[in-house]
Order: sequence, then structure tokens, then C-alpha cells
Amino acid sequence: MSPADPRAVDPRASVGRATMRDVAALSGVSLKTVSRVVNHEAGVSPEVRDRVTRAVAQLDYTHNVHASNLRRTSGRTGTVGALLQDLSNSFSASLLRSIEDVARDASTAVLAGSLDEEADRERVLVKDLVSRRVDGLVLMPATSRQEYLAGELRAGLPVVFVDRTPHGVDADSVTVDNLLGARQATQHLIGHGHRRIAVLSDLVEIETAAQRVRGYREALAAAGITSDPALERTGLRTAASAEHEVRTLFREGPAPTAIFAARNDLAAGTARALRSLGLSHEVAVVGFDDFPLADLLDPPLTVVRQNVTQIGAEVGRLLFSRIAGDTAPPRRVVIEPTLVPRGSGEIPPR
Amino acid sequence: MSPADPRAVDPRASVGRATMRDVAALSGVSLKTVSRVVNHEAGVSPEVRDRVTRAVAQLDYTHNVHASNLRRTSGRTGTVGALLQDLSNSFSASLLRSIEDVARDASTAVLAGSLDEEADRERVLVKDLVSRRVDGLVLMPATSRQEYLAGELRAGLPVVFVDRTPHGVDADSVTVDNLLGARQATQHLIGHGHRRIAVLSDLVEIETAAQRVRGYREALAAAGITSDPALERTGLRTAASAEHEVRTLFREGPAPTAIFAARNDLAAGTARALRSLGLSHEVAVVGFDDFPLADLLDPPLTVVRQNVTQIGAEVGRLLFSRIAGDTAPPRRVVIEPTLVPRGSGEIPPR
DNA sequence: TTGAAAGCGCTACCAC
DNA sequence: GTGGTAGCGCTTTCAA
Repeated sequence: MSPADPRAVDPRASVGRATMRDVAALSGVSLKTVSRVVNHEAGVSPEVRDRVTRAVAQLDYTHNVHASNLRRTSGRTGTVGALLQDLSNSFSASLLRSIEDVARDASTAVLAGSLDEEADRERVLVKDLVSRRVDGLVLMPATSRQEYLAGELRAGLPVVFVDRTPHGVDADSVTVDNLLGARQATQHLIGHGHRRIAVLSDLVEIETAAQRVRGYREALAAAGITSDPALERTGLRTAASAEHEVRTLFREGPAPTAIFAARNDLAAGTARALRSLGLSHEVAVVGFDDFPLADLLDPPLTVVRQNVTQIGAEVGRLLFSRIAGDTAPPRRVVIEPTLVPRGSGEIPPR
Repeated sequence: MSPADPRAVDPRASVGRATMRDVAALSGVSLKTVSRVVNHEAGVSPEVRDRVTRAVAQLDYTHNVHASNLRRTSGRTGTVGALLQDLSNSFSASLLRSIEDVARDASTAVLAGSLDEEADRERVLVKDLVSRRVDGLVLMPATSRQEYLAGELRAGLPVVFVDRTPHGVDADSVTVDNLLGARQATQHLIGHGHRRIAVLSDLVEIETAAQRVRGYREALAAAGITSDPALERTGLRTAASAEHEVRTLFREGPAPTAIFAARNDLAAGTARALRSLGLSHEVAVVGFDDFPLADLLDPPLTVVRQNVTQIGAEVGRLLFSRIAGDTAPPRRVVIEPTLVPRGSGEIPPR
């Protein structure tokens, strides 16, 4: 702080970033006063405030929130994590967007990541986010059980599960009633006269995928239709695999008259296969989860819609109420999906 | 550290999170030794390492990267920011995903945000990210000029612009040749016999939107077609506004025989309008920017494709080479779009 | 191989 | 109003 130290006065001499010390030296006040000005605290005379503000501008000073948070008693970092399945998929992307909007209102930044159904990645990324001391976490889990989170939950880390419920630990969750949605889809097809209905689904290890297959079976059983295992095609991860599977179904049999595609990209693959087979208007299709432009397909795609905006908003609300100190018992919000008939699901059997 | 202090030994007594101090006390070693173990540094005897590891587990200790980074000389935080236009839109979402993948390889987390064309939000969020000391920044700017970034760039913050070039400052960028793409689209329509071609575009204040309109005009001029200002509909922000505009065009004239929709959701709006008018197979349409399922529309949508994965990978590569210390002059990567004919763009004029 | 002391940039607490 | 001192949780430096 001696005037012989040029670094403290000359901005050009400072190699790295300016600190509060530099600002204090340049404006001739104490560190604490600079802190007051920077944090817009009361109790600083206008003239001093002005002098400090000018020094801040002159030195290109920017606050270091990490140093600030380290010392603050609140323990908050103003950051939350959102670990979803695939940020490029419209479901995860819309969810992230909704969470972001709520976070912005709470002056909080969002660290986002894709899990791609990789359990190890989930554990690594959660640990990383904890190291970064996020104030809370949104998790669309890739693991089947989340005991590994017990310590964090006990320590008070707010975690909201989305799309899938927690297993082995108790935490907030916002999910869709997959059983109901799958039943709706299947009943809808049955109602239009179909009895040979195929289902395409993801890995049965994935909770939502298993529930959708179960809902499909329940609806068949309720209608007195014997389910044919050959019409159940699971373990499908991509649109391309669904496309291939549908082709196989029609080439090798047993050819269905209707298809329930239990995930949005599987519905896309189904539509591609049917188009190439010239069956777009012959075979009925209902998809699970709406997506942009589903109404513009040929025929327009009938879907079971999950209201993603509502889910995201609910997740955000829950998360930030927890961060604000809400310690009520974990809440399990279940959202009812709705069937949106658009054409593809109303095609009668041949 | 006195044995009379129970907090240092009993995990239950510690209210908040355990620190290295607690671990050191429990395992009977110095702080520095714990640091060595936690950071996997060499020079710790196996038995001591073991003792520390057990204490870490017993206390549920997790490293605090903020405190760590504060003291470290590297100055890195292992975080980058990605400010895009709308994380729920397939273009931004795919971009984020590509950036995330590159970041993960560099053990870096991504703070993501949507700008929604709001210039003020951009400035606020950039400042926030700087306060958070991100190692680098990907920016799809909402501002028309970025002089406000000059200080940060001079201070060495790596910034890569995406989709739009920097103005008023010099920085890396990865963009698509919008002029070329718009010319391709328009020429394609002209080549199929159209002379009354409408263009739908976003706010002309947005660089990419203006360029696309310019490319459209250039193509018309090159073909000796006098452009009709009434066929140029700009300032369209949403699919709904495009839908409305197309309706107006056909109700009040001048009815075009072809439409160049210069953004993906404007193409969606166009498709909706044409469908409701029963003109889907009468009016030719070319969109700018591909999106999932464009091939499944009726008719399949002809588009000028920007290779988003390539753009994202290029952005990531650039950003992390800068973070790694690459100080070569700013690079401007321009990616050529390609026209993908699918049906809608090959409809002849009536 | 291990540890003590200093300090990263900032805020809390208390004195003036 | 303003400032000094301690210390957040960790790494650095240097000594043992």
C-alpha cells in the first residue's frame, strides 16, 4: 500500500485482474468501504461512493463472487445444477428452459448437463456439482437407485427429481403418470377398433419405459385382449432403431394394425418406417410425449402429451422453495398427461 | 485442534459441511497432508493416505472447489458460459449439447442461459459470468455491438461468437454463410420456375435475418426478377406470426407461388398456414435451418441446412484451444450451408 | 514424507 | 460514516 508500489495505483501495471485492494488504494479508502460500495450497502457518503465507483471503472474491476461467497455466512453460491438426459432432445431442452426462467427470477445461474442414461456419469456429475456447492439440484436420474445421494440429502441439499421418482432415498419429485398415459394411448387405439397393437419402448430398466409397457398391457387386459409378446419391442434407444423395428414387424410379422410408440423419437422413427412402407395412412400410431411440429406430420401425430412447461415450472418452484428454507416432507407431484387426437391415432384397422 | 474440541473429532457435532480441518483432526495429520491426499498428490505414505481416506468417508467430506480455485495459481474455475438465444429451440439446444460434450472432455462445467434477443440481458449475464470467473464464454449475441466486451477480451477472456459475428470488438466466431444460404434457397425456387417468391424473416436488426433477406434479393436480382417489397415480410418473431402473415398474404395479396422462410420456426408457421389454406402442395417452401422431423412433414420440407453439430464442435474446439493458451489472432470460421431438397421446395408454380 | 505459516479475495464483526 | 482485524477453506512456499 506504500505509494512506492506502482501496481496499487497504475491500472496498466496490474497484470491480472484488479481486486478490491487495488480499488481501495486508487480511491484512497479502506477495503471495507469498497466492499460497501460494491455491495450497495448503506452508510457511505455520496462523495466517497463516487470516488470508489470511478476507481472501479478505471481499473475494470469485477467482483469475485467465489471469494465473496466463501466468506459470506449464507453459504449460498447462487448456482443450481440441472442434470437431464439429453439437452438436445426437446423434452430435456424445454425442461431446462423452464428451470432457467425460474432460476433467473431468483438471480441464480444454472449448470446444465446430459446424462445419456449413464449411471456412472450421473454419480460423477452430482459429486462435481456438490464440490461446486450448488444451492440445489434438478435430477432426471440415469441410475435405478440413488442411495449415493443420502448423505447430501441429509446435509440438506435440495434435490428435485424430474420425470422419474427417487429410489432408495426420499426426495421431491415431479413426474407424469406414465401408467395412465400409456393406458390412455392404448385404450384410444382399442376404442378405434384395434386389437393387434404393437408397443415400442426404451430399455425396461428405465422406470418410465417399464411403466408405459405396463400401462399398455393393462389396457389390453382390461379390454380382454390377449397380449402377444412378439408385439412388444423394447430396448429401443433411438429413432433409427424404432424405424428398423417397425420395418421388421411388417416384413416378418406379426404385422400390427396400430402402434403405440412410447417415446417421442420412437414415434418419429415409426413415422419414417410407415412412410417408406407406404402405410402412413393404414396403420394407426399414438406417441408418448408431444414435440414441435407433431401436428404437421402426415398424418398429424396423435400423442399423449406431458405438459413440459408445467413440469418445468413445478420443478423450479419446488426447488427454490426448498432453497428458501421450506423443510416440509418431500412432495411427489404427479402430473396427468392428456391425449391429443390429431389423426394418426384415429385410423381404423384394415 | 485441542482434544477438548469435540467438533474436530465427532462428525455428528459438526453442523455444516466437514472441512479439511475436520478431516485433518480426525485422522491426526496436518491440513497439508489432507490436501495432498484429496488432490492425489504424490509423497504420502500408504498408511497415512489410508487413514485420511477413511476420515474423508466418515465425515462425508467433499472438496470445496471454490476455496481451492481461489488459492490456486492457475486462476481456472473449470467452468465456461454459454449464452444462446433460446435453450428450448432445437438450434440453441443442439449447440449447447455439442459444447457440453467438448467441455466434458476438458472436465469443465457449463453455465447455460437464454438471451431471447434481449440486449440488456446479455450484458447482465456476461457480467455475471465474469463475476463467476468462467474460463471462457460462448456467445450468440443479442446486442448489435459488443464494445462492452473490450475490457474482458483485453484481459484475456476467451470468447467465441456463434451464429453471429462480433461488432466493435475482435474475437473468434463460428458462423454460417447466411448470404450464400439465402441465395441457394431463392435460386432453388427460381430454378423451379418461380418468380413471385415471398420471404419471411426475423427482425432486420438481427444480423443473420438481414443477411438472409439480402441473399434473397441478390438472387432475385441475379435472375432479373424485380423484387416486390410487399412480398418481403420481416420482423417476424414467432411461428404464430409467420402463420398469420402467410394467411394475410393469400387473403389480401400479393399471393406468391413460393415462400422462403428464413428461420426454422417461421417455416413451421408457414406450413401450418398453407395446410389450413389447403395449399400445402400448391405453394413451394424452402426453410432456413433444418430441424428434427422436417423430413416427415407433408410435403417434406426442403431446407438450407446448417450443420449444427459441426458448428458446435468447432465452437468447442476453438474455445478450449484459447483456454489452453492459444493466442493466435482471432479466427472467423464460416461454415457453408447446404440445400436439402425434400419435396416442398420442388413444387412448380401454378 | 510431513507440517507450519502465509495468503487467495472477500465479508463479518467490532471499534472508532 | 469509516476502518482495522480476523477468517471463510483451501493451496503455496518453504522448512523440518
